[in-house]
This record gives sequence, C-alpha cells and structure tokens, in this order.
Amino acid sequence: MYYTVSEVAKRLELSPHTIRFYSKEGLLDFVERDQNGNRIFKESDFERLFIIASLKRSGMSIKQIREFTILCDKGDSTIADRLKIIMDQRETVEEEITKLQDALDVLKYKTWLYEVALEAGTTAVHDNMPPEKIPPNIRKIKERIRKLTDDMEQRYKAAAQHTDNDE
Amino acid sequence: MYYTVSEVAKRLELSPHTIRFYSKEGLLDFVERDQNGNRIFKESDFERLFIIASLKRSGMSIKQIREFTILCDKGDSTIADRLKIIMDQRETVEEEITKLQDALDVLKYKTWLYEVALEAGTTAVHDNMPPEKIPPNIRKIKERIRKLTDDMEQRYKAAAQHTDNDE
DNA sequence: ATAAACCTTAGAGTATTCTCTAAGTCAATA
DNA sequence: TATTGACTTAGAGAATACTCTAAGGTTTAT
Repeated sequence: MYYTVSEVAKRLELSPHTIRFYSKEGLLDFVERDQNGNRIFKESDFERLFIIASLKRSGMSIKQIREFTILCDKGDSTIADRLKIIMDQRETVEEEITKLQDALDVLKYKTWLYEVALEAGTTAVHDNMPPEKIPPNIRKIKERIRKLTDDMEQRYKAAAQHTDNDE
Repeated sequence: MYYTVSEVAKRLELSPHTIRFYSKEGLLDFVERDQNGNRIFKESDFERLFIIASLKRSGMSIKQIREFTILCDKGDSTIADRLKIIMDQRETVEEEITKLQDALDVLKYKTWLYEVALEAGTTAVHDNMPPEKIPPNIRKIKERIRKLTDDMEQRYKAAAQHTDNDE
C-alpha cells in the first residue's frame, strides 16, 4: 500500500508544500520514487515521518533534523550519536517549557491586574493597593519586577563607588 | 535616576541592538529622550519593559506587542481589550506547552529505543520485542504511531468503497 | 480526446527577528 | 586637543521556514 504526498501531508497535519520542502532539504531521502519520479510513501516509512514531525514540533531546526537523519541512514554505528542528539533536545525542550511557564506566571499577573482595574474602571486602583489585598502568586511577580529595578540601582551605586575609589 | 540602552539591555538579557530594534518597531514609544535624542529609561519604565520582555518570551510577535502597547497608551478605556489580549495569549502559551510536552514524550520514547539499541549493539533488537518488555509510557507512543498508519489504511479503504458505490 | 486533478521541479517571494554596518553626535579623559 | 567610548539613525544583510508560481508530466473520467 503506497501513499502520496497529499495523503501523508494530511496525516501529519502539514501542507504538501511543506512536505516537498522538507524533502528538498534532505529530510526524506529514504522515501522511494515510482517510475515517474513521484514519491511513494510506505507504511514502513511512517514511524520515521512521525519522528521527524515530532522533532520539528519540539522546535528542532531543519538543519539539525537533517544531521539526525544522516546518522539514521548510516546504521548501527551511530546509535550513541543519535541518542546524544535526542537527549540534548530533551533538555532544550525542558528549558523551553520552563521559560513558557515563567511567561505564563507573568500573564496570570497581568490578568489579575486588569480584572481588578476593569472592575474599578481605572488602572490607578493599583497605585495604593495594600499588600494584603494582593494574592501571593501575584505578589511574587511584583517582587520580581521590584528586584529588577533594585538590582539596577545596586549596579549603579557600585559603579559610582568604583569611580570614587579611582579618584 | 536614568538608565541607558546598554544598561537596560543587560538587565533584560537582550542586546542593545535588539532594544533599539524594538524601539524602531514602536514598542518603546513611552521612553523619553534627553536633549541629544538619547533614550532615558526611568525606574517607572521598568514594569512596562519587563512586561514587554515577558510577552516576547511567551512567543508573542512584535506586531501583537505593538498593538498591545498602543492600547496601553490609550488609557483606561482599553482595559477590557488589553485583558482579552492577555487571556488569549495565556491560552496560546498553554497550548504551546501541551505541544512541547507531547513532543517530549516522543523524545523519551526515542531515548528508550536508543538506550536499548545501544546495549544490544543494533536497532534490530526492537524488531521482535515482546510487548511485556516495553515500558507502558513507551507502548503508548508506539500505539500512536500504529494508529497513524491504521487511520491511513482506513481512509484508503473508505475511498475504495466510495468508488465501488459509484460504479 | 480532452479536461480535471493529481504529481514533479526550480526558483522566486514573504514574514519574522534579529544583527550588523556606516556615518555621525556628544561627553569625558589623557 | 585628541582619543575613547558611549549614544544616534537608516538601512543592508542573514537565518529560518515556509509558501507559492510557473512550467511541465501522468493518470483518470466523461
């Protein structure tokens, strides 16, 4: 049973253009062709296609995926190298998730700010907000922002001090 | 106390080039200038700078951030619109995290495959692996890949059936 | 037999986000 | 006074990942 570019594209939720682009970039060299040069995808190709799509979704660049597929084609001698690539990408993705969760905390902070401001009719409601009226997770972000400014001042004072010593 | 582009860049962990690029894109119109045209960042600018940087880290495009900052500058009449933008972005980030966790599962699957193959010296070790030797979380991914192929066959059979009916 | 609906390629064009260069200004230091 | 090291701008260049067009080939349906 063979499948065409369009069928595979639908299944991987990519456009046929994108599949051909990946092919041109050397990601699909394992896919056979018929006598007219048309790509013929087999069931046995699906695990690899799925892995390539997953690596892409994980944020891996096409260049990196190509390097990986080259190793795959070289056979058993490259298993350790492939394992390293996968484990490095695991770390990259974990870092990316942490970054996004961090950004999510800030979005939650802003949501609270705007919900309170919407009810009050003005963002000025936050100007003299007593700390006990601020939820703990929101206070945490406020603290981070305050720290950003404080560190800045600290840096400035240290530089000024340094200048004093030089004089 | 005023701060320069370089000082702010260091604090936000961006390059001065990037700060000026954001400025050119209309993200920093609230920042004042001195008599020579140099940007002067104040402590009161820091919350907004931090929010912009966080939105960027959350994956929001510069164009979207600009739209958001325009609303900020319009004042209290736009609070509801700003809240909507933030809540939409929350959803986007949550979806992105889900996508990455999904990709992470596949990377864990590949890690297991390669660790076993590395020990055996060949990826052929998986060809006749009895299911009870495969950890449940790994079997889950194997199942997903099998399903991808099965759905494909189903689709093909349905199309064939349709052709039969037409004849 | 002709049209529709696929497939192919090379290559152009687009969007995004930097990243850097060139040319110039200004303030402080040796 | 001259150099250093900030800052400014406009605009060029780069990297990535599509996205599409043009021109052509093959298969299927009427």
